[in-house]
Amino acid sequence: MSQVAYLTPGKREQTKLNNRLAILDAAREVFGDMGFEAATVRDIIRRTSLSVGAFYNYFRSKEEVYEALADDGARRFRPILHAQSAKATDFESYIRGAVRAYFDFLASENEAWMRAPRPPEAMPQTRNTPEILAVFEEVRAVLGNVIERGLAPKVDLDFLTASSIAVAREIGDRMMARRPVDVEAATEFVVRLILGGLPSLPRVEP
Amino acid sequence: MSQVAYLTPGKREQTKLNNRLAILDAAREVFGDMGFEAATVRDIIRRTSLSVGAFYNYFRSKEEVYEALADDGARRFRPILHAQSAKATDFESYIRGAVRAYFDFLASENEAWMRAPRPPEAMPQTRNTPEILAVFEEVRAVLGNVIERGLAPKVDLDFLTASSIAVAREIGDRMMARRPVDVEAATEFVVRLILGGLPSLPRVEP
Amino acid sequence: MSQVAYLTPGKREQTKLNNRLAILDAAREVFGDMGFEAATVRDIIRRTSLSVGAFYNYFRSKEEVYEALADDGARRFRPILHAQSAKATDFESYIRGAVRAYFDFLASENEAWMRAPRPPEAMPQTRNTPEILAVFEEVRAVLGNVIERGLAPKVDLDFLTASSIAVAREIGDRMMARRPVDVEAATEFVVRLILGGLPSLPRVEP
Amino acid sequence: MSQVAYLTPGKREQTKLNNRLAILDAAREVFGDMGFEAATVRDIIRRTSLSVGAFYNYFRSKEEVYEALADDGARRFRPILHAQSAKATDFESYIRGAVRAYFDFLASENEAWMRAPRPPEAMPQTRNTPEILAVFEEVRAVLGNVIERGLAPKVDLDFLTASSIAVAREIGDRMMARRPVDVEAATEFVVRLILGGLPSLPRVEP
DNA sequence: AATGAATGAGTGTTCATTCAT
DNA sequence: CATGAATGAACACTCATTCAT
Repeated sequence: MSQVAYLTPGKREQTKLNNRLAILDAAREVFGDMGFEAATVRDIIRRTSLSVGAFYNYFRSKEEVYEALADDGARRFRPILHAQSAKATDFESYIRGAVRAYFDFLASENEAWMRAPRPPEAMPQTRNTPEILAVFEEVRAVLGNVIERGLAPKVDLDFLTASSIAVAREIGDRMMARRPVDVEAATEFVVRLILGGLPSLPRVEP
Repeated sequence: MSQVAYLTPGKREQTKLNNRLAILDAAREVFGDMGFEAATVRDIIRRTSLSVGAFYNYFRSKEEVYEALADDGARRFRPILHAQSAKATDFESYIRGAVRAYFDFLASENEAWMRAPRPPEAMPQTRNTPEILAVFEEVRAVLGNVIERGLAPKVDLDFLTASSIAVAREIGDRMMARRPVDVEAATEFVVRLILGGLPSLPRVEP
Repeated sequence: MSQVAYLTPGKREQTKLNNRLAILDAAREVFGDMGFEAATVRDIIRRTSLSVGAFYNYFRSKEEVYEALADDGARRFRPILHAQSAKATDFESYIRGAVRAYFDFLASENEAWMRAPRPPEAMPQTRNTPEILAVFEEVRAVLGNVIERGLAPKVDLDFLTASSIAVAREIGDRMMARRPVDVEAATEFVVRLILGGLPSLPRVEP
Repeated sequence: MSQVAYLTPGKREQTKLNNRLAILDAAREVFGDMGFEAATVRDIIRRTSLSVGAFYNYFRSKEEVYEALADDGARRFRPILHAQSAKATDFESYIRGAVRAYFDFLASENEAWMRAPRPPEAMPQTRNTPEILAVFEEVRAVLGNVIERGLAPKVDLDFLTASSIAVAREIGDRMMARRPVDVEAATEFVVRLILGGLPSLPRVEP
């Protein structure tokens, strides 16, 4: 038998889990506030009750937290997205479901780091996070499938996918910045823009 | 009179101007290649015949070149944009003109730094550069004007502006990444998406 | 009587001893492989079934294991050396016995850590380990004794001792690096060099 | 023409040279006192009037100073050694010349770092510095040549070279540690040991 | 005793910025 | 004005050691 250990099984494991989450949460905020490059490991652990050393007990590098964050986001969002494509009977309902799912996701999580406004400085960076890339592929696949089945015209698939995501991201960001957060309205705007363009957009009172 | 003498800038003035432009050009490239954070002042002046010290004669900090770049971009693009709104007779021609102007601008300048892919890492950064903000305001004003004049339905102006710009930026980036660079096709895609949504998008052969 | 009971060490005692030895063995290897400075405590305990914490139950610091290792080596080698001086009837037989004993010792233990090649870097370090010092004193005493008894000329004792040890160490290292390890030949070389210099060295075929 | 610069040609260059040498001197001492691994860049520059940053203006890494030191030592010693082999008429005069040259070299330079006693800690490290290796090859070549010409018996060349260098190093270290430093006596000891072994060693009074 | 997560000073190195020349 | 060496705070990361369990 191996040595008897102080195995109080729950406590230790729980702390580890909590610490890991604390680091991820802090990193989310910090990356969101100042961008990945500008953020330092110390910035992250400063928002934590841990030490620099502890950081490296949980992640091998700054890069790794970033990937964990991305994986995490992608991992949780992709199935939601996928479920939509199963449920959807026509193209419109798929788009609406997907956009809606994304906005709900945004609203529920405070996925601050996905939007990341950085007041003092600013640099245009295409945001090809692993997460975004994965979602892109997912959306692309579904749209491609829809087109193949004749439910939508044969258009430039990459352009369509990219545009749809860009609009959804942009409107998502702005939705989150408004008070109150109106998922319904934002969803409607995006869906109508994609499906019918300007003429079909919801009217608002002046 | 002495006025004339000063209209022809002295050699000194000219050199200063050239150096400033050399730094800006180098910075544009470098920021484009590796992103603002990763780029070092030395990276910039290395592409120049100047010295580190000289850099600080022209700009007080790395930040300042970035801002100058942004201002510069905006300053050159806004009049182009503005000219469109004067020329345009209806909404479609305005949109087409504007998008077209932006894509020409992209293609002519190798405005790499506005797209800035950074190989090893990647981080979502919304790009609220002064330039983008200025362009946003410009576009917003024109669209507002168009709506006011009854040429377009009364829709959510911020959302519309943001969406239009997002799509234009996204498709612009992808247009630049394709070979050959097809301004025509990209413009058509964006205009049709905004004006008529998916059904009106140009068909492509499978 | 109770004496007997304590002569057979308890299980507890045995485990402690084993752990201590396990650490020493691992440390020997690790110090041998990468040098003292480069070796980390974790490198040592990794080659053990123990934990970092346990390490500090047995040794107060990394330094302390090093000293224990040195003491240990010296403690085991000195009696062997001493036995030679008793057995020896003349100077040559003493020298031959001592050198032979050292080379056997080298070959039997894989006393890698006493030779310690460090792959990437390299730095001259004289090796005044406690062990070496102790052996030095032992050899010095015997040589002094031999000279006093008129069996060898009155020469500079420190120089002679130092030279003899240096040659033995150097040839020992090289003997261990050759395949097959030839204790006989190495011993003969050292003994003849010390006793008769170059002219008396064993010939080899071209 | 290029821009006029503040070229006061001597001053600047001189300072650079001095700083480089200051770093090398400091590094020699520090590596000597505590070994390469244990020595930190900060330890080195502390013995200097420079800053951490300046260190990296002169050397790309800690490794690089080490190599510069080794190269430097080897570069200066090898020609001296080589000159001996030309001057020498027989084997004894070569050996004596070479050993003598090494001891003069030791005495003239305070080549502290080549001897490197480290009081607090200690770790046997074979000292295969580039310098030592180069010298080894040099000595080996000459000895080989001597043997080929029949001036010395056909013995194990590697063993002979290694032994000779080991003895010279060891006695050199001890010579330097004694007061007064007696190059004559040390040389004589080494030469006689190598050429005739113990019986031919110089006698000393009890 | 044993465990292994936590600690934080310390490491080599970079880089924006300053300043003597 | 130009130059480029000097500066030193800051960075990502390591590791000997401690300590709650």
